[in-house]
Amino acid sequence: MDNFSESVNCLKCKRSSKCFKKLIPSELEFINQNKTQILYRKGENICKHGAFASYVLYISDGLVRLYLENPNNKNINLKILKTSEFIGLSSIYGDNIYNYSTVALKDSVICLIEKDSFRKLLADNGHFASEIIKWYCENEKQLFNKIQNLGNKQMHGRLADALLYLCNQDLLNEQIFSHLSRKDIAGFAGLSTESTVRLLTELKNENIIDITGKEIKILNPVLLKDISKRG
Amino acid sequence: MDNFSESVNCLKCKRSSKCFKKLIPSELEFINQNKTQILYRKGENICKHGAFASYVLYISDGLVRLYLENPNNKNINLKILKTSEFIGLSSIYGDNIYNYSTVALKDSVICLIEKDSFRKLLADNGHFASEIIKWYCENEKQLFNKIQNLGNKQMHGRLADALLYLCNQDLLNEQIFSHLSRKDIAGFAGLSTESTVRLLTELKNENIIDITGKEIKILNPVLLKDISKRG
DNA sequence: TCGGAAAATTGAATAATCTCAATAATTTAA
DNA sequence: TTAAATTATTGAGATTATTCAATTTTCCGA
Repeated sequence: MDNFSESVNCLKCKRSSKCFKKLIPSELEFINQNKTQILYRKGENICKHGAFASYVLYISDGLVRLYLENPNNKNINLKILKTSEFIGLSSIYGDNIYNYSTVALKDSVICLIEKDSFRKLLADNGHFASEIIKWYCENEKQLFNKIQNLGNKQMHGRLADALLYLCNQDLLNEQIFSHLSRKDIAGFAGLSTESTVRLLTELKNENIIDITGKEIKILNPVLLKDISKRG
Repeated sequence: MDNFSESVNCLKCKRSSKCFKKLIPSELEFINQNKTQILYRKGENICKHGAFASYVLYISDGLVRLYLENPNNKNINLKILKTSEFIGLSSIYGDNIYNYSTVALKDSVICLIEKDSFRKLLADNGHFASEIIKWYCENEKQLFNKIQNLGNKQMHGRLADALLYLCNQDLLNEQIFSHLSRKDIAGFAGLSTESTVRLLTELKNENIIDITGKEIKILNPVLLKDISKRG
């Protein structure tokens, strides 16, 4: 990872998250004084599960995969993070350790914000804190959904969920599949790579999805959602 | 559920969570004005996944099981909540819907706090909001841990995790197993009831646990943790 | 205390999913 | 551009876990 030469001033940042809009100029300047920008190259780990977490990370510009590591190299992918999203928020309090790993799917500029500074802003500014809590509300919902999938559904439903997630509106402009291997998709579905490949072929043969090289498109979202629902 | 006649004044409440200590008296009085207390009997649902969430719930005195529902009556249990814990915090923002179901394991007194009031306190008092964020940090860690278990481990590891959780320090005084069926334990491990029973017998025969009626005790925590770790 | 209902247990058969191995396709680096 | 390395695909066999059925035990209300 390199230092990123043209570090942007937080007060002028065009990619600031909604929560930063709740800060008054002096608070933004405070963050600006207590952050660093770093460029991570495609494939580099931005944080590792279990590592000491000194900073809250913020994706100034990039695309990141968030996952849980597994001893036998069979990772579980949780989500794709885009520009203007946080990484490792939960290290501000508690164990001071990252709860998951993240890797850059393409070259990504990451802001490292001092944890102490972040904490101070939360305590000083309830509106800022409220926005962070909003984020946690949505986050919790996603995690419960993931638990529901892994715990209750079998292969077909799990893969359907993964595809619906990866093809959703939010990621539409990211050409997400060009950055993902079959193993990555398997990680999102919580399946082995081989099972994933087999099921993808099935779905293709049933004209539920279309596969062109790495690109996957959903042809029949109604049916796919039905598969997801039935598990 | 009944109305609970002796509704406690929040300013005098002996069971207030750490976060309430951050409120000034007028804020506590504000909560007091905007809450109701209800008694839920053992076995009654306190909230249901998908139901409209008008309140943030707080366990004034009780014991609660939090779970995700499954169409084929095979629920996933997430955690046991005790006195002084929140239920449904994440409904304050977002979908206005509970992300999970909860059921009283024994008669429980629950405070229903108006969501709008709660939101107001968060925005007004950053220290209060910070305590809530602290809670979310810990919560997220637990959820990631659950995902790790369901996604990466097989039967033995999953049951070991469930037992370690149910026997942990925090629940030691709750006689937790007297409130749980084999099906409930299976729900914590994410297994079928039959598999759970079989494995419990195995663990007992290997002297790793002791089973006396409903009560389960861990005899060899080192070995059980090892089983958990190896998955 | 008795009788029925619910919960726990056990075994056998079945289903789901993974692993391993072999091959094909694609990408990368020299 | 070519060769090597990585990734994707396919099949067969093995493993893991569930389901179903039968039986035993426990619990609860009359």
